[in-house]
Amino acid sequence: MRATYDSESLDRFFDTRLSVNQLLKDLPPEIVQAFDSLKETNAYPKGSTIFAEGQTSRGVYVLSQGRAKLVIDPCRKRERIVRLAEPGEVLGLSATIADEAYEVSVEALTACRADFINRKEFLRLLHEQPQICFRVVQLLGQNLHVSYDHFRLFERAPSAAAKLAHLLLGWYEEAEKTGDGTHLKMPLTHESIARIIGTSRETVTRTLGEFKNKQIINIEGSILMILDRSALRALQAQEQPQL
Amino acid sequence: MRATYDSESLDRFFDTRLSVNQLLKDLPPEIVQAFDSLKETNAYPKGSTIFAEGQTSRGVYVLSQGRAKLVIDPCRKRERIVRLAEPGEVLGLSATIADEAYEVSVEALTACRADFINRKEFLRLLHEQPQICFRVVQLLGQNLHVSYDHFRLFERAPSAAAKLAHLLLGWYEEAEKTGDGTHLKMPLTHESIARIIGTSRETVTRTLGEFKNKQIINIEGSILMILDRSALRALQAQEQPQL
DNA sequence: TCTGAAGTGTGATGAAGGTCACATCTAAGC
DNA sequence: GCTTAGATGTGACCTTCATCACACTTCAGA
Repeated sequence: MRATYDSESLDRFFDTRLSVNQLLKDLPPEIVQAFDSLKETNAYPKGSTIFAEGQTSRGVYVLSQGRAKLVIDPCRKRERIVRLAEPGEVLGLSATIADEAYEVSVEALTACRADFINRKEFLRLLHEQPQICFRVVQLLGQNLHVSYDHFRLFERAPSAAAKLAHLLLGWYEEAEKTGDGTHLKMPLTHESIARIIGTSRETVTRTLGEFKNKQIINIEGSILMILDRSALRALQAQEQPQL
Repeated sequence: MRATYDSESLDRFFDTRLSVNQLLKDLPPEIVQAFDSLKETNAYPKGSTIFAEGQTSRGVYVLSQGRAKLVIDPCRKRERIVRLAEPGEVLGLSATIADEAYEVSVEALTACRADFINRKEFLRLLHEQPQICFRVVQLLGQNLHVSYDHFRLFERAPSAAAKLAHLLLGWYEEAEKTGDGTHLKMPLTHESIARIIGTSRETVTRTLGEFKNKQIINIEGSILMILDRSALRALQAQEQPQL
């Protein structure tokens, strides 16, 4: 694999409105302790599966170190990347609360550590620690909101171009926040992009090429420049103007 | 409109794992009172919009009477039905918690009443009433889980036939629970079905016809019989056998 | 510096299904 | 019984993409 495209840099370019996706951040120490007393820490080597889609949910995991990806249907070809997880994130939350099987598989992109709390104890913790309970409400609310966005913009989009436009705009916003301006390093292979937006690798290649022809973006090496943001927005919206 | 297809009967046939989607059910009276003291009740005539996608969220609504549908992009043709809401359900929850615009529009299918609580007061209520907070965790967890299902089965399905198969199987399970056996009344027009599974009306008509030819289902008037459940399951799964 | 593996560009082909355009059917209300 | 609006059945056409196939490029490590 080429270094410029390694998984290490994926997360910076992903939608990070979920960066608040931290269970314990800024909570008073005694509450963190209540959590710590219940947890059981495990290490997961790079490439291993923390839990798999379809397994009955035993409880929640809190990623403490490393980076992981949430995928549906990991068998090659049909795989779909749902999102990436960073340290602090809670995994398996909705399945545990709804008492259903895990909805996604979580694969360690790097060596990871994760704290596990089993379902019963987690629910008890929610009852006993209102602050954690409230935090969980926030996490779930954000997750649900993002999943609506995902649905609207990746599934209902009229064309592959619209989906790609949305992804690029998301990256652009990220780059803005971190001060990188309009230049941003393209972090993913066409293959990975395809698996995020739900299309084929070839379509990603072709559509990016099209964008380049139309002077909407420019790619030099692994540097992506967004030249015409309004064109992307138009594409993202509804009917593509004159594709 | 024909009586057999009126909106009155929609809900019975929709996925009702969310029937637990009740904010206040079985909570002690003093807690219900805390809620009641904050609420502001409004009436909505049939066909009116309780709130619209894209509006900044002012707070949450609890449907107390009537039936409503959650839709994305209500302008004809692109409309997509997300789900139906019954009395007791909380609407606008994720948007309010995430402090984002409402993700969907909610339209009254019948005359409705809904209690409204504004965002600030609702958040305060969550802080002060741990039981409500926990209940909200449950609601959100279930909603999120269902939205994964929705994604997996309606968006990632390989074909329109697979989506339709999934919908029919869902209805079948419903019918079983209520003791209607394999015979069930078909509650929706092809048009509505199309808007639920995200395809065109013509495709629904054609695919249902195909199912009938293959002896998978049988339709007489508004009675739908499921003859071959395993065939539907096969379709729903992955590759369609010999479509 | 080679070599290989992964990533990228591009054409040809085909299938699925959206869209348009009708014909027909059904039930509700007169 | 009529009438009529909405629901359904069906053909024709056409766009979009997935898929297959293969050439070319780039980088990493031997």
